[in-house]
Amino acid sequence: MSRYEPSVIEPKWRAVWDEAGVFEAKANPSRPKYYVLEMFPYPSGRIHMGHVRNYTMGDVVARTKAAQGHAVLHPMGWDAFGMPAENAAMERGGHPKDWTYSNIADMRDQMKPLGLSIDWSREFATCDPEYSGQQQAMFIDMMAAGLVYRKAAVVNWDPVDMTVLANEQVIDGRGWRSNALVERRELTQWFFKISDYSAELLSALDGLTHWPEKVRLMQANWIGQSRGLQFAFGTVGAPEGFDRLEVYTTRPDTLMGASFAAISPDHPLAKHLERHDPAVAAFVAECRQVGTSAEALETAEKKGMDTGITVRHPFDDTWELPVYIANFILMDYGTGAIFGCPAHDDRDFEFATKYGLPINAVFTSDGTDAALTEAYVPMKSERVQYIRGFAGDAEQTGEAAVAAAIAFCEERGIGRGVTNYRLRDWGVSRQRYWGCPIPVVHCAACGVVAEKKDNLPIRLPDDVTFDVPGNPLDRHPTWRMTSCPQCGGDARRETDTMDTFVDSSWYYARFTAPRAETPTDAAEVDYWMTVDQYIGGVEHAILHLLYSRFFARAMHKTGHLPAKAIEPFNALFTQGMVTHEIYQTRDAAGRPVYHLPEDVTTFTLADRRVTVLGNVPPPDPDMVPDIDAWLQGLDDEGGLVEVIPSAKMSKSKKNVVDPMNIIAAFGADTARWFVMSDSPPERDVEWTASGAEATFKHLSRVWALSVRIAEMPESHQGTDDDALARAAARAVAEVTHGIDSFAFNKAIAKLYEFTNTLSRANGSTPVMRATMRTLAQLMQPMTPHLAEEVWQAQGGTGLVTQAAWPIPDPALLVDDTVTLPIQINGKRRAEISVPRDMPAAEVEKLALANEDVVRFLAGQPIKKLIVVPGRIINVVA
RNA sequence: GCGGACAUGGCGGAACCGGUAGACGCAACGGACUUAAAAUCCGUUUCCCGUAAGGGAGUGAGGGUUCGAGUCCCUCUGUCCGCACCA
Repeated sequence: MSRYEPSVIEPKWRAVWDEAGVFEAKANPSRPKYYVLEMFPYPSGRIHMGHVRNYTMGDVVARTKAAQGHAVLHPMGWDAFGMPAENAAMERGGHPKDWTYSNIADMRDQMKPLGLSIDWSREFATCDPEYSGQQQAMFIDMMAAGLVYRKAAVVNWDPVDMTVLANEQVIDGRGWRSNALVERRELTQWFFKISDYSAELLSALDGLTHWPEKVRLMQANWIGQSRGLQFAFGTVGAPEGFDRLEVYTTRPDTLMGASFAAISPDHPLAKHLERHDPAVAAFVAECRQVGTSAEALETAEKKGMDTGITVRHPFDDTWELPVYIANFILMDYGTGAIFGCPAHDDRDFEFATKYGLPINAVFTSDGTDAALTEAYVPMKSERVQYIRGFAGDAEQTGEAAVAAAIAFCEERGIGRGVTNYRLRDWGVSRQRYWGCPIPVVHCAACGVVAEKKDNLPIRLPDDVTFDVPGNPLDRHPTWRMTSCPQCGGDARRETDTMDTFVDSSWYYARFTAPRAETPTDAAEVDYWMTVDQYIGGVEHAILHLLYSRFFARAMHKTGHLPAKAIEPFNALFTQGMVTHEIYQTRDAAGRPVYHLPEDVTTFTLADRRVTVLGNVPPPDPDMVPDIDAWLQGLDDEGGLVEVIPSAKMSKSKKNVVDPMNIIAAFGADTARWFVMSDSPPERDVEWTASGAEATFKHLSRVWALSVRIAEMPESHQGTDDDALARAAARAVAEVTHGIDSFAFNKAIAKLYEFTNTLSRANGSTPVMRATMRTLAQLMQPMTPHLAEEVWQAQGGTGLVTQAAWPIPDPALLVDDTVTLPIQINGKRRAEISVPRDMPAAEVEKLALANEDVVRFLAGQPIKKLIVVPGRIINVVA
């Protein structure tokens, strides 16, 4: 065979790998283990370029670690529960289960041609009863451990999906999936006590040194720790049982500037007043109507209602402050009540201005007390002059003043220092069918009772319909009917299912023993966990990664994970997207019209890149004397296409490239190489047709080079054997370093260089073949099929996939002579070649004798001479 | 508003601890082969002046530290991302 034909060689080698079972993960105590995991896909039915990039990245790591002697676990599964399956059932009929499993089969078929080193024997889907049953068992254990509870709560209700959303799933006041404006409803829900771990999840971030700083920061902000003072006001004129009002503040140093107190419309006191006062009821109802979207919040006016109740200032019994119900106070942060200091808080200032409340500065920048036109909110570390301070120095930072104020109040029994978190408990109830049933039963006699583990898995009923909105489980005639696991009497099943983020919070642990009869197998999790390298999109920086960190801790508490696995992902890498240009024209009304890449032509005209509709040949420059006019004419006719670069692939914009088409045209190795080259993996990479072709051409050149070397006469003696040995050693060192440091683009650049060197070299036949084998080994993680082919052609033993990773001879990595640039006054003027270990004194002599140096110095005296051995010489004149 | 990241040729990007800026790839241009084109191969390609030898400028802008700054420090501008009535 003389041509590079991926469609022939790729299936061949995949069959060989399968036959030999080379990717089966086997625990081996004599080797270090390595667990590589890419975030598992949702089975939408089609793989996209983002998947190709994600899984290729993981595969490069997995293949390299395997070659370096690790026992590697590299599994794949499916995040298979969720709304789209139900939506499909609603839109097209059919059953979510059939839709999901047929999508899984399709996607598996699309993934296999990529030649990923995945242990498919461990595959599972989260909707498999064998998986969800184990999840239910853990839910029961977590209930017993006090990590799960039920409470009535104001929740985010998605009116389109007809379900509850977690706070993390509300983006700008809209459902993360439906994009519908979220409403506030009070429902009884199941919660995980993630807030028990707020401090721990925050402090442990420091130990995640192999996570991107950005992700750790996002999680820290999300957990939202703050230190402040919690204290109680004594009330005057409040109803019985409300003689004290607890408030929380992060700025106790501003207590002397207090001018009012305010409570949330959801505060118990507000609720009490609501029942007895129609005016309050009307106001509170109005507050609840306001949406939670960012726009609504930004434009919403600060509104309050004076309750007529007052509170006594903690430092002065005679100083009374009015108590308002205010629409901007959140019930679920702090105590749901605040004191207002208009001088040093923007919201309080707006509120005080509106209701004519006093504005008294506690501190100013210069110590003079002038009327404020806006709230003065300095940075915490900024030094200010306290004019109504009560603790510590007159001049200090806000930070120090807060600490002093907390200490001052604690000494006098006014309150206590409290650490507060923004993170709230994780509501997991979903009023949906296609999710993991919550294994709980409602019994008239016993109340809410966990199922017996013997009854697991609780399976979803198959006979359900999706013709009306709402939860089909609620409508099912018999599914809910069951008996109480405690008293045996008639009982009703819980019809809520779990948030699908629960499914993805422990799948990594299940992969270590996917067929175990218990959620995890102690020996297997102990051997394989933690995940050494996790790879996925940055969009999961908060939700999935925070839930998983919590869940691992909860699994440890319930005995399903060892202590060493409470941080499930040792290293995290967040990869960028695969983007593509959008080709757009406008219709008569000026609305954008999108075009498929194959429907446009791009050429260069007078140094300009021009894209036009249709399969147009580039115009002859001689025939188009006035290019501007020609382009204008084209534009008027609507033939000129506007190009939007680096856009996220989306069907509606018609800029999606289907990996299957690329594999059919160029092979999987080309797709794999392309997505790993050019851009650093954490950044977006733009898919271009020319880039894909160029990649294919390069791989074809490697193929042709291999054929040429294989056909060299055995006896050929070359002159470049030493140089080749050095080039190979350097390539091994640099490619290895590139892969180990996740700089795949640099590794690939080195492979280009190495290939160019080899193709131009005249080495003896055995050396050429050995060097080509090294190239095959270094390419194997990226282009495994081609690498096998080359390896075989050059007489490699066994499979290159199983060959030990090369180790360079250190002696070959250092050159005997070095080229030193010579700078004169910081400008490069000459260079000299010297033996690597020449003493600095001799290097100086040589440098000063250099004719270019003499010419540039023109007799000037030398003030200073710097020689950095092996690096540079700088002459200061 | 708060928090963070980034800024290098026509483009994607290299440049390790401060030591030859622009590796590698794309695009473009020139040449060889060809009746021609494609493919392939060889070469040029940061910008400016110069036929050339050579010289000058140059990593978003301004300043600083240093023998030497893309890299460190300060100020500014722009772009992107996350959070957002969190008391």
